[in-house]
Amino acid sequence: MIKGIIKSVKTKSYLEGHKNYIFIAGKIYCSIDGDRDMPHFRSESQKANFARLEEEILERWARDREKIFERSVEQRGGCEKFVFVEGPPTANGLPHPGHILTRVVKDLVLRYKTMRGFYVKRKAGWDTHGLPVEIEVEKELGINTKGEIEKFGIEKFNRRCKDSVFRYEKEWVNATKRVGFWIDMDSPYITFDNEYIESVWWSLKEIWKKGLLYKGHKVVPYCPRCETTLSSHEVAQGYEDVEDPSVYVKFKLKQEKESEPLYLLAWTTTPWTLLGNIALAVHPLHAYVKARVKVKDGTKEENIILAEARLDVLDDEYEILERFKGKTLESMKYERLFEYAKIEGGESHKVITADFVTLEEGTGVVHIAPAFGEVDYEVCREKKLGFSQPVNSEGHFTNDVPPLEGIFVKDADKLVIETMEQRGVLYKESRHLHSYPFCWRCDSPLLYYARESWFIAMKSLRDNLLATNEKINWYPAHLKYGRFGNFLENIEDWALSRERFWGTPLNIWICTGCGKDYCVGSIKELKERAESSVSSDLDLHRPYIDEVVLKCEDCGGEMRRVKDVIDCWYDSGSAPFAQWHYPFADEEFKQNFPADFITEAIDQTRGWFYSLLAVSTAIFDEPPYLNVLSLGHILDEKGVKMSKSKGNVVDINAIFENEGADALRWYFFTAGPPSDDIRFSEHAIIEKQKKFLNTLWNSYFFFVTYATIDEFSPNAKEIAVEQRNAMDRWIISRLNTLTKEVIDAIERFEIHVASRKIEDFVINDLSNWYIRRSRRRFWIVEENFDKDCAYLTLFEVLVSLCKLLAPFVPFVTEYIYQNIVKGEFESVHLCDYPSPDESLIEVELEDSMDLVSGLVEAGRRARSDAGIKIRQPLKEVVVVCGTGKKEKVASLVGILKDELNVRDVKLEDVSLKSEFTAADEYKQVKVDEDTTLFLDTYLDKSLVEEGVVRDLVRRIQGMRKDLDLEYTAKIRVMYEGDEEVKEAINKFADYICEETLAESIEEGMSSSSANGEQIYDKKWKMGEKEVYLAIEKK
RNA sequence: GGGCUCGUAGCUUAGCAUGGUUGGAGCGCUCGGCUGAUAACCGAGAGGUCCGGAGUUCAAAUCUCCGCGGGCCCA
Repeated sequence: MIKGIIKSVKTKSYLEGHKNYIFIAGKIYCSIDGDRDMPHFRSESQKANFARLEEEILERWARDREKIFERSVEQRGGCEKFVFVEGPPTANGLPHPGHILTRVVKDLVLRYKTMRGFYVKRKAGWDTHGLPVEIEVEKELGINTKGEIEKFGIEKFNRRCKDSVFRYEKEWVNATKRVGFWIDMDSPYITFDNEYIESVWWSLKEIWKKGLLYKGHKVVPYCPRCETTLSSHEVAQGYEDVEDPSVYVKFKLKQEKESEPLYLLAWTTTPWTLLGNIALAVHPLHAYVKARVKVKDGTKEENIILAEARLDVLDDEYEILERFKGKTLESMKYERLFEYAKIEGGESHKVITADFVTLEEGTGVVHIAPAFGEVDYEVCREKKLGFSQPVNSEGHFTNDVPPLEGIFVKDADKLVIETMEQRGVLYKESRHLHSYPFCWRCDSPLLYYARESWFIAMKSLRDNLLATNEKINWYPAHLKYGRFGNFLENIEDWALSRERFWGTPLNIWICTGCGKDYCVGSIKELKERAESSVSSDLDLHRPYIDEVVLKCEDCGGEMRRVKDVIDCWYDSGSAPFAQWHYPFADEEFKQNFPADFITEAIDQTRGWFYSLLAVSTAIFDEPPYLNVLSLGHILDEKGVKMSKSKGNVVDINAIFENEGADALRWYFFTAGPPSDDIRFSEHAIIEKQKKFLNTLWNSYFFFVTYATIDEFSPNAKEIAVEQRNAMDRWIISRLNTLTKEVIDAIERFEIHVASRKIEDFVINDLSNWYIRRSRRRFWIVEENFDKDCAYLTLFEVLVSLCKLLAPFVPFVTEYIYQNIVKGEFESVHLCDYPSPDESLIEVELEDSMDLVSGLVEAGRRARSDAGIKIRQPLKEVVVVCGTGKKEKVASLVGILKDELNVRDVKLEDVSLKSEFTAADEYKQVKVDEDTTLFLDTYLDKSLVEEGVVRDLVRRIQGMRKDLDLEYTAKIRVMYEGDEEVKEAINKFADYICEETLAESIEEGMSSSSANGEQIYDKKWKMGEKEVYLAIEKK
């Protein structure tokens, strides 16, 4: 290819027959051979196939010699860092649209920062531990209890878990690559790696050394069938509305003097928990009453105490005997309902006061069973009351309660109620509809059940958490002190341990002799303290680690590891340091902490966003990230959350296949604020593609088409912007203004603002105004300065636009860039992000253009009102406006003239008592306060003639298009019409021929062609007239 | 049940922080126009109890309170 050769004499028709071009159906292709006259640009097809184009780009990126992603990162080596941490996904399930959203938002920000000159390392990560993984394997094995797993063998079981966590890795990697997310998946961090685990162990030891790791009891949601605790996330999945018994129970108070029985009335929906009753709670300040109740149809009277506000639970007539505050009841003893509960560690069966007692339901007297309720457990611990656990880990009553021994708790309700009925302590019984959690996999009712567990004392770090949170910017801002801040204010200790198999083993060993515990912080330490030698390639998982016995430093006894593994949220919360194997290797961590940016969906607020902050605060007392963007969820077309169970998940691969990643990305970015939920459907993406990507493509296609025909070479020309015409300077000014706005918006994570502004620019400013208005300049056949200005301007705008858009739609921008820009940079993603050139922003000019487009609208309206179409030329338009405006409009008066198809535009100053007075034929439209437009609607003969001619040209052009003729094909035209038509054609024959590439225009009908060429004829109605036209390809 | 958040035309939404002409767009619909880059575009029209109610104010889509509905998180 020879650059910069512009033929001195060249017409578009010259191209006809030119060896290097073939024309097929309006598309221009260049031949491969004959590089002497190769155009500067590769020609393009009019319709883009984005999905295929993207696949081609993916291949280009991946080529060894290109390695664009790697180079884009490496070329910023030594620059200021922008630190990102990838929230590790779990690859044991397929990626769904929500995951894709977070991936493209991450990608946008990271590409943007890279182009802005930052060094942005992007290490992928995989979250690999946890119950969901175990469940998958259990399903596979057809088992579902812990006993069965142990029988199967922990070693074999965990090996299967390890195999299964990357089951869908391929799909994840494919989707990640396909959507254009540039992240290093060749050396990801993996939470099951020994090095990762070692870092986690180190961090737990730090916490242990600070005395923040302790063993305690916690009441946890527990599935008795699966014999496991469930995470809150799992519990939330399984709430169902069910009908449970609702019983009102009379607890007989112990009184000093033997007198008439006095009862406290309590309410519960879980009668079986009464077997674990330890106390009754009342509110200290609320009013309670002693009522004389006529029970059993008034045949019997009883004294019953309950909250005054809850008196309506009494079905019988009553009389109030006394009224007092709840506090009065404090410490009163009552008789136990059942005699067989074994109670350890403190007092029991007395009345306590507590603020959590409400008067919204029940009786204002709350039954407290520390084994079966979190609040119950806490309050008993606080008040130093005893503990009773009559239920085993399978949910059956133990032999502590012989009549119920072996019965599943939920099945015991009926028996408990019957017993109470017999003893006369049941006031009333009914059914109660409420939501209750069930195990999401086996559907058993969950129990709140006290288990021994290891905790991190987060409560004692509350102030530190609030302080580290203070240093974080939250997007959206309300989360900082809202949902997240409130959560921190009420933070609870972290129940860290899980009685499971596949997870990071809890690194605590306990002496079987003296009971001392010890936390191992590294593999080295493990080896040093082990009784027998530890293989250097020891897998730190169960069951291998369970076999490592340590020697107690105090008593010399055997120390054995607790059997627990840890909550996998702690794994991912450790990512900032564990991904770099800190502190065993420390350089990377030091340079990459804290993170500048993380983003995940809103549900991670109490998930990863918290676990990161918790771990980092506990260990470093520093925030692990400085900016966090919380994203909304993906909903389906109807606004319902997408989930596998509802079957409304859009197949992401179908989108990639049909519309492509750019259309998907652009939809996500423009749909709304990133923190809002997004409604999502293939239909919506098709709309996006039509509207935005096609328009962008068309602008590019227009440029390439004519630049190719013209052999325009951007490198051969240099024209200063100030020498170009107003239209060029305007679009360049708009581009620079846009650049400023886009950067501002992205910096605030207002991705939707940035993308919508670009969309508006492309559709309205570039395509519908600049290119439409400038088309004729590109059609000039000969060498022409103005044409060069137009080419250069459009070229420059397209190049800048590609860079501006590159982080948003990386494929099509790469494709366009690689065709129109050649030379130093091979990829748009290796470029710097555009920065606005203030000297090219002409605010006045942009204002003027706004004004003119307002006048164009007004003028069109005037035409529409007068019933005169735009193709009909008119004599003049008069604009009466203020002085300032007059000058502005004057500078762009040609545009107004052209758009409104008038021969003349007159500007009159509204303040000078102008001589202009509108005659009758003027159509008047008010534009704003001080601007009015008058359109002269009088048609003289010459105007009518011109109108006819333009109508004819339009119709001939339409017929050319119908025939799908090449742009440069010559034709012969025949016509029939009335005198007026004939006269007009005769007068303007040259003009018509020039516009329609006709060699001749002759009167007469053309029934058949002499030389057998293609003939196309049609009768047209032009207003009142009938006109016959025929065209014949030469 | 609690916390946070959202609610504007059939659909997608701007405006709300800092109250102030007649609440703007796009898609879809009707009519008209333009068009050899564009299945694009331009103009006009129909379509709004700005979720409901109360309050503050000369003035509320916007501020306050109470509801209703969706979402998320927690119970």
